[in-house]
Amino acid sequence: MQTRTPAGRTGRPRSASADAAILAATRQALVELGWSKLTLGDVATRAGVAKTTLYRRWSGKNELVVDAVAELFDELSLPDRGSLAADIEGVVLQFASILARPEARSGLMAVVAEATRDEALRERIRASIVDRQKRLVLAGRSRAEQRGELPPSTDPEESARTVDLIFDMVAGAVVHRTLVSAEPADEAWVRSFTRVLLQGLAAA
Amino acid sequence: MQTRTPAGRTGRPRSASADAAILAATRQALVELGWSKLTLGDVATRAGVAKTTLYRRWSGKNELVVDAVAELFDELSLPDRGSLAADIEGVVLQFASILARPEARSGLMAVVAEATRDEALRERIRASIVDRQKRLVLAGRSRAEQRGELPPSTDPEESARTVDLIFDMVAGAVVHRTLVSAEPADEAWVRSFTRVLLQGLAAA
Amino acid sequence: MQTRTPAGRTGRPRSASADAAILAATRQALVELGWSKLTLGDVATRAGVAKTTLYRRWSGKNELVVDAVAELFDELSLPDRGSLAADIEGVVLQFASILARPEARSGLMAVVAEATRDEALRERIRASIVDRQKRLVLAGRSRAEQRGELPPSTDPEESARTVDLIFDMVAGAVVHRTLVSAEPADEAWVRSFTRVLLQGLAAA
Amino acid sequence: MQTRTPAGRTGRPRSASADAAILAATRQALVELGWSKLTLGDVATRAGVAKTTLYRRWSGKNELVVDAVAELFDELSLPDRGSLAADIEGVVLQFASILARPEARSGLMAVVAEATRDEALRERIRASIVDRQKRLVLAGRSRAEQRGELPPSTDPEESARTVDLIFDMVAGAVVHRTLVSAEPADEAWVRSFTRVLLQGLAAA
DNA sequence: CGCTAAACGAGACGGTACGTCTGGTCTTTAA
DNA sequence: TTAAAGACCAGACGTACCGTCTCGTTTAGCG
Repeated sequence: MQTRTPAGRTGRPRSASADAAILAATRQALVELGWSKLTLGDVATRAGVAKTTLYRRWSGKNELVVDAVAELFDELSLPDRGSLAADIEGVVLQFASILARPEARSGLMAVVAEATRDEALRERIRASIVDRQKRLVLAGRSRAEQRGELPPSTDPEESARTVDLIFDMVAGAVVHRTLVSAEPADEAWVRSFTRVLLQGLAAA
Repeated sequence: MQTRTPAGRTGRPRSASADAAILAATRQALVELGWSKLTLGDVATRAGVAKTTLYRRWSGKNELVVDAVAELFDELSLPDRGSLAADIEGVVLQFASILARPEARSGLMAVVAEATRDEALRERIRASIVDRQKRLVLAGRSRAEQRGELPPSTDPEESARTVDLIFDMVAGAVVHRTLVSAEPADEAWVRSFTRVLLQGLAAA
Repeated sequence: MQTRTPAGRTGRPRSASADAAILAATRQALVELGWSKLTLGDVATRAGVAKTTLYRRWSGKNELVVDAVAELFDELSLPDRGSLAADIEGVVLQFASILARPEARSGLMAVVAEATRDEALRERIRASIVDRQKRLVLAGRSRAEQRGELPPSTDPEESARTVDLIFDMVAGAVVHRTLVSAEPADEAWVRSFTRVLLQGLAAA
Repeated sequence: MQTRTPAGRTGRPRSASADAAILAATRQALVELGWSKLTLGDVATRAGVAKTTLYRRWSGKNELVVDAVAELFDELSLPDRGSLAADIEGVVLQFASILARPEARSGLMAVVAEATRDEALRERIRASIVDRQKRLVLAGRSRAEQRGELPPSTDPEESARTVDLIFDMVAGAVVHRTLVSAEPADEAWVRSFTRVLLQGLAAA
C-alpha cells in the first residue's frame, strides 16, 4: 500500500490509498443505499479498511459525505461555445447532469439538511463545494467581457452581489427542478431558464 | 383526553387531540434536535403518547415530518400590494420567513433528501407541499391579468410550463440563498431577485 | 414465550424463558470459549435473544457468570453414608466433580479474580454461592450430633468460626488441587484429605 | 539505558532495564486497575516503552502477569521460630501477607482462571510459582527432622504425595479465606488452621 | 572508523467486542 | 378497539484494545 509523508516525524505514515478508497466506497454506498441507510461500518468494509481508519480521518458521516460529493463537482468546466448564453447553457447542463447522478442527489441534499443545524458543516460545504465552483461564474463573465458581450465591471462589491445572485438562481433552480419537482433539467428547460435569466440580468 | 366518534362502532375511539399533539411535538423536536437526531420515541414522549399510537397513524419518520412541515406552508397567502412585482415580492418574503424557521429548514431539506430514493415520499411531498402552493402562482397571474399587467394566457400547456419554471426559480433561489449560501433573503435581496425574474419573463 | 407477572402493572412483562436460555447459553459458552473469550453478544445470539434483553437483566459479564455458575452448585447434597467421615468424603467428591466441569472451573475462578477489585461482586458471590452451600456443613454436623459422633455444640460463635474454617479448608484444598496443581481430586486423594481434616479437628 | 549481552552476535542488544520497568509497571497497573482493565498499551506507556518492545519479550497479557506475580513470591522464606508448628505459622503468615497485596490477589487468581483453558499457561504457573515454592515445605520438613520432631522420611513416593497434600491444603485454605471468604488470614486464624493441619497430619 | 543488524519509539493498520441507542413490533392491563 | 407502558429483536453507533506492521532512529559489536 502506498504511503505519503506525514506531518509528524515518527510512526507509521497514513496510507494515501485509503483516502481514495474510502471516498469511492462512500459514493458507491450512496448510490446503492442513499444517505440515511449508509453506515460507516459498511463504507469501511467496502473500502477494505477498518472502521478506526475511517474515524481517524473523518469525524463523522456528514464530513465524509461532503468530501465524497465535493469531488463530483470538480469535473465541471466552462466550455467555449461562442456566446455567453451558450456558455451558460453548457455549464448548467453539466451541473444538471451531475445532479442526475444518485450519489450527488441524496448526498448533497442530506448534508445541506444537516448543515441547517451545524455551522461548521455549513462552512465546510461552502468551502468545499460552493465557493470552489464560483470560479465558473467568474470565468464566464471574464470571457464575456473579452468578447465584448458585457461591459467591464466597475464596482467590485456590486459585482460580488451579482455573482452571488446568479449562483443562487442557477444552482437553486436546477436543484429544485431536479430534486423537488423531479423533472429532468433537459436542453429545452435549460434553454428557457437561461433565456429568462440572461434577459433579466440584462434589463436589470 | 378528548375523543371523536370513529368510523366503526365498538372499542375505544381514537383520540383527536393526539394528531395535533404529535405534529406539534414533531416540530418542536425538529427545532431542538434537527431531523437526524429526532427520534420517534422522543416525539411520542413529548406528545404524551405511546409509540404504538404514533405508528398507528404514520408509517415512519419521513411521513410524519412531511405532514408536520406541510402545515407550516399553509399560512402563505398572496397579499394585494397593488402591482404584480409588489405582490411577488410579498409572497417571496413570506416564503423566506418560513424558511428562516429551523423546523422548516431542517425538516424540509431532510425529507427532500430522503425523497431522492423514495418515489412514494416524493409524491407525498409534491402533493402536500409543492402543488398545494402553486395556487399562489396561479392567483398572482390571474390578478395581474385582471389588472391588465399580463395578457390573458392562451396556450394552457405553455402556461403550465411557465408556472413550473417560475416555481422552480422562486423556490430554488430562496432555498439556495437561505440554506446553502446561508445569507438572509431580506428585502433588498428579494427586490433584486424579483426584478431579474420579472424582466426576464417579460422579455422572454 | 412464557411470561411471569412483573412488579409493575402495565407494559409487556419480561420473558421468563429468556432468563433460563441466557444462563444456559452462558454455561455453554464458558465450556467452549472460557471466560475471557466469552462475549455477551455471542451469549445473546446463542440464547436467541437480543443484546438489549441481556443487558436489561444483568449489568455485565461478571454478574451474568456468577448467576450462571451458582446454579451449578445447587445440585450438591449431603448423602447419608453412615458416618461423618463417609458423609464428608461424599460431599467433597461431589464438589470435586462439579469443579471438574469446565464451565465451573473457568467461570468460578474468573469471577473470584474479578471480585478482588469489586466489593459488590464479592458480596454477590458470597450470597449466591458460598453462604448458600454452608448448609452442607451445618447439615453434616447436625447429622453427626444425632449419631453421637459429635457432642452438641455449645458456644455458637466458636461454632460459626469452626464452620468457616472447615469451609475454607475443604473448598480451598479441592480448588487448589483441581485448578492449580491440576491433579484430579479422586477417591484416594479425597480419603487422605478427609482423614487429615477430621483427625485434626478432633484433636483440636 | 543499560544493556546486557544478547544470545546473538550483532545488532543492538535488548535493554535489560526494560524488563524490570515493564514488570514493575505491570504490578502497578494491577494495583490500580486489576487484571481485566489492565491493557498492554497502558503498561507500555507506564514503563516508558513501546508496545513492540513488550511484545518482543512476552507473548501476551497472561504470560506477562505470571512473571510479574511470580517475583512477589520469591520473598517467602522459612524463618527459624524454634518448632515445626511455629515455623509453619510463620510461613503461612508470610503467604497471607503477600496475598493481601492487590497486585497478587487479582493477578494470581486471574491467571489461574485463564489457565483452566490453557495447558501451556498452567505449566508456566506451576514452574514459575508453585513448584518454586515447594522448597519451603521441603525445608520445613528437613529442619523438623533435624530437630527430631519428625522421623526421617523413608518412602519417597509417599513423601511426595504428602508434600503435595500439604501444599494444596495450605495454599488453598489461605487463598480461599483471603479471596473468597474475604476475611483476613490473621494470627488467630493461622494458629487455628495450623493446629488442625499438624494434628491431622500427625494422627494420619 | 564506519558498517551492519537488531532493538528502539511512535503510531497507523485490520479486527473484534464493547455498552448504548433507535427503529419498528408485540404483548400486557386499563379505559 | 384503542390507549399507555414497556419488553422484544435487530442492527448501527463511536470507542477501546488487540496484536501486527511500517516507519525513522539509536546503539551495540565487528571489520
